[in-house]
Amino acid sequence: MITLTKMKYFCDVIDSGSFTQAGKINHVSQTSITQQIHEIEKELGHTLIDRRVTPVKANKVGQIFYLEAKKVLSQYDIFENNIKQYIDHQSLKLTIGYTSLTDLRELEKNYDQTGLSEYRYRKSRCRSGCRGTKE
Amino acid sequence: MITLTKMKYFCDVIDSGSFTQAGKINHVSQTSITQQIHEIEKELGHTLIDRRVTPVKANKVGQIFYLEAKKVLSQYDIFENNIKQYIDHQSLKLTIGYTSLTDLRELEKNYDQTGLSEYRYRKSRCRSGCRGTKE
DNA sequence: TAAAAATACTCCATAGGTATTTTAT
DNA sequence: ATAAAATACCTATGGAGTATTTTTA
Repeated sequence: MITLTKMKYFCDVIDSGSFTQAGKINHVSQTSITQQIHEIEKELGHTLIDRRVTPVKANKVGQIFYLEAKKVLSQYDIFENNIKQYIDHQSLKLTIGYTSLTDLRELEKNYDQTGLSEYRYRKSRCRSGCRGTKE
Repeated sequence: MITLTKMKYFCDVIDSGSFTQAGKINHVSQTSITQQIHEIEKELGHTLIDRRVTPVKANKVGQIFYLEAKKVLSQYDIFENNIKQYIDHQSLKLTIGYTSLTDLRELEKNYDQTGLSEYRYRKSRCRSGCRGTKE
């Protein structure tokens, strides 16, 4: 499978013009970069990089790969940022403004359907042998 | 890492309302789906699914996750389709219209920078011990 | 009580590492 | 000659499986 990691490696090779450099950027060895790029090329049945030139350069197919991969990676960044931001926002709502369990239950009535309140509710309903799987 | 596979599993759980069903859709076991969703929730430090209801349902954070993940997956589909289409197109250009090696060399002059022509050129330059790694 | 989800393991494929060789400037 | 890429080989981790045990409608 062409994973996000492989796409990232490929783009970094093209951006830096070097397998070695792409390794440094991603804190992995040159070997790992080489292997993953070869995996992609094997899977596609087509080369993506012209290794005869320095710095190395994307061939025609590689250029399409690069442009499309960048779009996926950029969409993934948006995904990550939105989730993390939303989770922080949720935590904020639930960690401020209450001082007792009674207050917490009042809050939960207002902010129901959030992950945390839901979990706490579930926990309180637990029969014997409940081992609190999450958090 | 929240991989494309995990995102796909999550979206299928929400779409189908069931871990078991999501397993069937992806030709993996219910166990695998459960594990991967738990991995995501562990990584985010937040639940995504309300398992008390049937069919299971995304909570607030899960809804954001779902919407953003769908966008990433859709961009990935575009990526895959474009690459494959372009590669087919490239192969077509190189497999029709020539009948001899001389003809092929003429073609390569016109269509240089494509992965295939580049590789063949490289191969022909190879000294002793060339072991034709690709194709 | 029947169907779905969770858990406890085991297994294996793949990403990554080290050491080394080959290639190219 | 030196730096980069490729190769050979080894390791570890994460994704997947089977069997089983909770859950919940």
